Amino acid sequence: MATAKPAPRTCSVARTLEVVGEKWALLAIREVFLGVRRFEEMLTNIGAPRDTLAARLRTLVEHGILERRQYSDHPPRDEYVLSAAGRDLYPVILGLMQWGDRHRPVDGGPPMVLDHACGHRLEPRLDCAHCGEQIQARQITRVTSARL
Amino acid sequence: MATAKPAPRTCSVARTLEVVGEKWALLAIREVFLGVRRFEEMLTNIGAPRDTLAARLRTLVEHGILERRQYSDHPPRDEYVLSAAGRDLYPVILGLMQWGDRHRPVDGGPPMVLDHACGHRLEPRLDCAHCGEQIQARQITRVTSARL
DNA sequence: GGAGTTAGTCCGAAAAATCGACTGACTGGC
DNA sequence: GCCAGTCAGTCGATTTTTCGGACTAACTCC
Repeated sequence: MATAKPAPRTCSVARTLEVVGEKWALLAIREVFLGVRRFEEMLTNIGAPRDTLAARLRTLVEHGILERRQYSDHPPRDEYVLSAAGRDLYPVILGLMQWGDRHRPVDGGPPMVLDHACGHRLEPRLDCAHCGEQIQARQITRVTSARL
Repeated sequence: MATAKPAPRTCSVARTLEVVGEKWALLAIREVFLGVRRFEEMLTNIGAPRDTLAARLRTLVEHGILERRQYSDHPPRDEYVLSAAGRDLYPVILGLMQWGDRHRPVDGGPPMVLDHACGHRLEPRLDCAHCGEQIQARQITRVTSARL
């Protein structure tokens, strides 16, 4: 068969983006990291259409990134909190924030500054868990993949 | 004026996603990190429509993430390489890959294994540049923002 | 009872993505 | 020179998403 349709690469980046790659999804997750849990507040902070945000939150809950929790009984109201899988997206959010701070700066310095428990301003750095060195793309010596 | 339209939060995450948040953009960047520089090869590895990939590469070049470089003269052929700004997206790509490995695993282990210069398998970890501790969301003690 | 809050849904219009076919510049084989 | 093949797209019609605004529903507060 000469007509073997070439399947795309099997890749964890792609599988992650299937879940969080839709428009507004990562901004909704950002909001929850910042402590915003309610629909209406997310809406104004993000600037997405209500419609789209409602759909996005639904799929994020379906995919197990967010969880709905009832915080009010009589007007039945839910809030959104991060699941364990959702919390594991923190490095992605911080990575995006750092890139924006560096390469799309705004007047008056970074629009958002986080403080780490150690007392300093948070400056995230990606290190190798084994040697502790900061990771740079050119230090990757080998890529092992089913199909490269 | 009571009709102050509530502007969305000024945030570096949002500004980054304006550049790399469109569908297929981050997968194209992934390919370039893996050493794939040519249109046709990206196309099969990513699985995007030709049309869309062509448009995406165009916007990534416009935004200064990728650069076109002519690698052939007589059939005039260009290849795509990462700019300095593009290389700074490595932490984001690795973050997405790590999340997928952890939360959307495939049979037979991670589909792609990278080796670090230190000799071990690459396991990226986000550390505080000041104290060296691994960053966790609950260790953020304060968020300073123009509008929280 | 009336205004306000919260979390949506519904609709039509606009924008983006998708699929398949087509173009054009070239190479390499015979 | 001719044919097949490669590479990097473009074009057009269709489908899917997104957008913006209006509307609903349940409830609270005054």
